[in-house]
Amino acid sequence: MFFEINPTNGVPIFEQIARQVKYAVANKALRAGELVPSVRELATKLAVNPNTVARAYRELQNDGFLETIRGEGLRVTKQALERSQKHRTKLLQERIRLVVIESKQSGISEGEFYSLIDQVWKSEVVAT
Amino acid sequence: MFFEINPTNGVPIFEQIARQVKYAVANKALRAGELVPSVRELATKLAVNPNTVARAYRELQNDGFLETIRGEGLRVTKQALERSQKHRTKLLQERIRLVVIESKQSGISEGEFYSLIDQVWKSEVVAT
Amino acid sequence: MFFEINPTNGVPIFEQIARQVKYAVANKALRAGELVPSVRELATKLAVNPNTVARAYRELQNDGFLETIRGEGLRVTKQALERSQKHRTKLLQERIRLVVIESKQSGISEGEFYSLIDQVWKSEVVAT
Amino acid sequence: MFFEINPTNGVPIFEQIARQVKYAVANKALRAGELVPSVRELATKLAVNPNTVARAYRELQNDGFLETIRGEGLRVTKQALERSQKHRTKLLQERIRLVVIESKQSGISEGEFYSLIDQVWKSEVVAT
DNA sequence: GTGGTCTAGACCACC
DNA sequence: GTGGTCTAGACCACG
Repeated sequence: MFFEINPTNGVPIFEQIARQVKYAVANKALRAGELVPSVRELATKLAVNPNTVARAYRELQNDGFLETIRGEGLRVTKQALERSQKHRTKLLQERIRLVVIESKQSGISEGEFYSLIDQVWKSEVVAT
Repeated sequence: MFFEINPTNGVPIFEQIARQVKYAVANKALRAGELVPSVRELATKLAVNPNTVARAYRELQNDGFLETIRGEGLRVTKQALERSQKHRTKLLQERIRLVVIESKQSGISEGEFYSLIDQVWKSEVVAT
Repeated sequence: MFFEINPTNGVPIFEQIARQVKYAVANKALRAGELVPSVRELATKLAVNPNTVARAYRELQNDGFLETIRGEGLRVTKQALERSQKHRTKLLQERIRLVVIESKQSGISEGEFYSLIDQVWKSEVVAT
Repeated sequence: MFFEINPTNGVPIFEQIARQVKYAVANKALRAGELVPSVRELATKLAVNPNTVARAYRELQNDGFLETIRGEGLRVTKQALERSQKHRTKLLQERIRLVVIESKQSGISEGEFYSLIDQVWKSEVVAT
């Protein structure tokens, strides 16, 4: 499939998996009705314990992105797309909020802040 | 002193304390030669375990922001101001980097990203 | 035939099938001597794995509701009606018992409980 | 503390724990600001694996009933009482709904239904 | 084959 | 001492 796990960057693995599934839905790489890879399959692909994948999937169920089809697997729900887009904005907004607070507390000026953002946005390349 | 501790926001308390001391130095709210509050005093003021304050101060000593004066307490070093400003930029840069990566992975456009930043920057007010 | 399968509601599909056959007998929609649809036929009609239908029918045979007629298929037994009505009461009683226990544990009052029941009974419409 | 676990009644253990905590909040046996028993403590008391308790507590955090205090434990949130009461009604309503649907599908009459309920409510005694 | 639950035990950061 | 994460492996019901 599509994503990269970094086991040592502070973000829990199950969380990385869950996020990327949400993003995949938001970007229509995953569509309503599709089955996601099985727990075991994804676990071996990512070289991760099946329980870790299961936990990510459980989170996605609680959030209404996936539903279980008994004996078949996990399917992307109809509401997933809509939710994921709201979700995405909310999540990013929250993360941005934390950085902004941190920056304001640190006392840097608006100009410095935006120039930092610019510089980082331009230098970071991310595998999509 | 001047700052706010939030014990339930994921950032370790000792880290919150250390950062805010560094920022205070960067903003010249704390100047070279000044004594910082004693561990006990600050601990009771912040309603926090003294070990936690001690750990923050230890970090600040290791980073060269504070030095112990026998029988007096902890004093802001001469190099603190200079270091704190470099430090601050590096720290913020790193946090921004994480958010940018997250945003790029999520697939939002550059325009959306900047408009989110703008919106948050304008709405957040922080006690300095 | 007459019924609806919901593959994502926690109740096993084979169980849903078996129950509804029993209820059909209890309500005389199915009478002694009638043939039920073949496993394959019902499976395709319900868009379900044939094994699942077979398992439901097996259960119904074990419970004495169906009997195999060589070369013909499965027939509703003579005792089915009588059994189904006893069965039905016992089944419902058990389900009600669980809800009552749950409600009592939750600490709601008898009045609240009955008003909830009333409200739900009046609002639910079920295709028979 | 307060509750009983039945490891063989179909309801997952972690779910039983989570529910009973919610009910305890709804009934004011647990109040905002109180610490719940530590994961390890409750685990040994219930003769259950710590992970199982941890999972229940995690669910309660996701639902906003508990919050972690680093190094101290888990605390009942301010919003917990309000939420728990809404939650309780919704949960029971949902369970009742399922029974009502089942009953209507089975074809029993309203009179029979209510007499079943009555009979069960009166006979069940539950340790509070 | 699928997911769900539970146990056991290790390691981590934090207070 | 606290909770959080992860691994490993077992067992179950379902299709």
